[in-house]
Amino acid sequence: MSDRRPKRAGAGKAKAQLPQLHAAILDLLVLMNRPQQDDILLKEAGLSLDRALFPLLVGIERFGPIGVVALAEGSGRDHTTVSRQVAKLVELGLVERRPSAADARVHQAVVTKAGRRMTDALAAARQRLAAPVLAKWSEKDFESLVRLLRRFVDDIAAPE
Amino acid sequence: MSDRRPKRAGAGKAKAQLPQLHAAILDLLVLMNRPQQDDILLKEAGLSLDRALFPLLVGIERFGPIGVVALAEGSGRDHTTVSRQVAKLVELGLVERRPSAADARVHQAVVTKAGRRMTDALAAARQRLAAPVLAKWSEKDFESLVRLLRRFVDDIAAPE
DNA sequence: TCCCATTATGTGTATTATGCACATAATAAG
DNA sequence: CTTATTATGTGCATAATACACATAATGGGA
Repeated sequence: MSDRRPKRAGAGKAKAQLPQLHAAILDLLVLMNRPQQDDILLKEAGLSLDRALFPLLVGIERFGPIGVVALAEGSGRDHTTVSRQVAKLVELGLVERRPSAADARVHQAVVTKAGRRMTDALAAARQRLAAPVLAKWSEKDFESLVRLLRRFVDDIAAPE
Repeated sequence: MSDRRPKRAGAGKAKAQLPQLHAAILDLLVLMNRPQQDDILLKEAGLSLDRALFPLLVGIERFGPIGVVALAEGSGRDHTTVSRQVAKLVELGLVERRPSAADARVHQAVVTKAGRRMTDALAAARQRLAAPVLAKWSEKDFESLVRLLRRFVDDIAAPE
């Protein structure tokens, strides 16, 4: 990939850096979208999983218990597609469905123990792979990044 | 979407916040993947474009001039698929191909004037939509977010 | 210089994934 | 007690995808 970043705006108004933020987010999306990335992570974790199912399992671990409609909204695909993909994860024993106590319409998806083992292994692998990079970061800067990105995402998701 | 965030680790070691960072990134991916988001942005910009072609156009604007193989690597799809999608953008007059001066094998994709007008309109729309959120941010915090995220992405992309 | 492995691109084709139409069940609103 | 809305899932037609393959260009090494 080349690197045609937007020109830096005048330093006077920081809010003019929105294009720079957008560019950084696009770069991040590229990194996350790379199938290699998933492969490297899976290999490091010593696991094997269909590339299409991978993000879904991670998503269920992150957001579950969650219904397929909500899951579909977050993944940008039709709920019928997600429904079938979740069924595959259930077949693999990585995810299970359970009725919601609050609303009998929703069949919540949750990771099973086997699924949890897999996501835990992935988190550990991620930690190992990120370690060399994080070593160059001060704890202060890293803490700031986590805090600010969390705040930004929350603000965008629910502007008040 | 529910909100089952990883428990906060002990405050002693900030690097232990990697799972929190990963969770925030996942949330960001959800926001970016939402078709609604694209629709809202397109509507605000007064434009219309196939949902599948939208991220590709933005990607070409961000990373172009770029070949289809490199573009495919960044989007997580096969290069043949991307080749056909780029052809559609060319048909629409939003993108054009040009031979690379350095390497005659690559047919670089670049946005045309019409494509640039569209991405400019999208950037302006993004600015307008983000304004209410950014208003709550101090310039200092926002500048820190942009700087730290940029650095993080660069570090992950090219660990040294 | 001349192979030859590698890389970038694109087309044909089979398969898969996707989403629409539709149906069912539960909930909420009136 | 209707009636609209929401969550879920299946059948089916279509579009998207990737694999196999071909072509052209590059670069390295003999």
